Amino acid sequence: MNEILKQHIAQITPITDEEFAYISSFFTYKKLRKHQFLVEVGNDVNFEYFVLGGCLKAYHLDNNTKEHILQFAMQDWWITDYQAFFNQTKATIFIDCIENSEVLGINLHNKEKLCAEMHKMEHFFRKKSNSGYVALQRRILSLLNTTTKERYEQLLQLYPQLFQKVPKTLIAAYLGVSRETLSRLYTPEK
Amino acid sequence: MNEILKQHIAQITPITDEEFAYISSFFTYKKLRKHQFLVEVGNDVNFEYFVLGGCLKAYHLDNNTKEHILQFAMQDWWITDYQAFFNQTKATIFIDCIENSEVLGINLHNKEKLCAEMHKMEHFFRKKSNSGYVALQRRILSLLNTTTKERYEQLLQLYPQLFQKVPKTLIAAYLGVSRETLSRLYTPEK
DNA sequence: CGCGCGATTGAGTAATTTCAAATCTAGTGG
DNA sequence: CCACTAGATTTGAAATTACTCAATCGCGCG
Repeated sequence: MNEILKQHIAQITPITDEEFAYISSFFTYKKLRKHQFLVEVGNDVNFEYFVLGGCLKAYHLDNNTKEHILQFAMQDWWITDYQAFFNQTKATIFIDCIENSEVLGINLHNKEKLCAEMHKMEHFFRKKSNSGYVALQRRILSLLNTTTKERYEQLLQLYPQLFQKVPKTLIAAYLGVSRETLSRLYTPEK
Repeated sequence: MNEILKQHIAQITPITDEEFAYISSFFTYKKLRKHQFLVEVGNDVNFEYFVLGGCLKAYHLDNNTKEHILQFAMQDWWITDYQAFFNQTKATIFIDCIENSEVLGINLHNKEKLCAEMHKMEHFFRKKSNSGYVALQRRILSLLNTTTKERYEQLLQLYPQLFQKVPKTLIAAYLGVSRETLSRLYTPEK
């Protein structure tokens, strides 16, 4: 059932079926259609989501026109407006579905309760947060010191599945260039 | 003595003097002179550091010439090559002192031991990691959707102390532009 | 068959980089 | 107190790169 989440947690810390049943009770299942929103600017952000399947994007809109992608999320990824979720403030980004998707949501109160009651879940979330931190540092460095072309190739190598699901326009919005510039990259030479 | 660290932890979770004495025993004090290295590319990264005073920078070198700054660190900040520290791999960045500095180091084994033995320390480090994650997300968005000038002003507003300690060249290397371009920004002609 | 979305191409414009040189500033020793 | 020096900042000008705007192309789907 929620075997995906169980395996995901088990990669970091072993848990029994009883423990997982309990953990599981803190999550709410949601099924979403393509283009459906999970988070919208200005709203409360009550949940952090674990992705069971599909594909989503978290992005910021410049003057309601230009889209900049903060993150994608596929199976086994976590996603929300973290700033708003942790601080219980209004969302500053949108999150919507690139494909039909299924997620498990946990609200902040339940997450804290789970962490307080089960040391191993606090451990689990610390580890996840640490990995996420490292990944974001790598992305920042790549924004600073690599060309768009290198970043494109690294992304392709790291998440080949993403390129099946996501149009190039969105890849460009993630890499930080216009779609036209990205398009010109892989037919470079004269 | 290590009152700075104690206050820092206490902002997230209350601790007794006895507890802090124990926590404290896991850390090693280091005093460093300006320009001294804490982490060097290719070396092992045995410690994560809490900054008691001074100022440091973590940066990557392009072809041994161009410097890109991943983070600064002042009092109350944590710094290391996290990718190398968590995964126990070789450093890919340098960290050195912009000023004479004092830090407290903790190695990975001790950090894990502390987290395993004291749930509240696991909680503390999870919270810190979460805040760090949010801060990095904000920085990524600002790299994607704001101009250099806006980023400069945001940084100035957020960490005015930094501008007392750090030459503009390094600010430019943090913001992701050349020092010349940064210099031209605050005399924005006509 | 035609619509619509995504991708590509072209041309002109704007912004940033690079390299070089000039200026400015703070600290040092005489 | 002054001259000197190293580091930091600024300025200029050319070259590069990316952007914008517009038009076109390609393809899957109803």
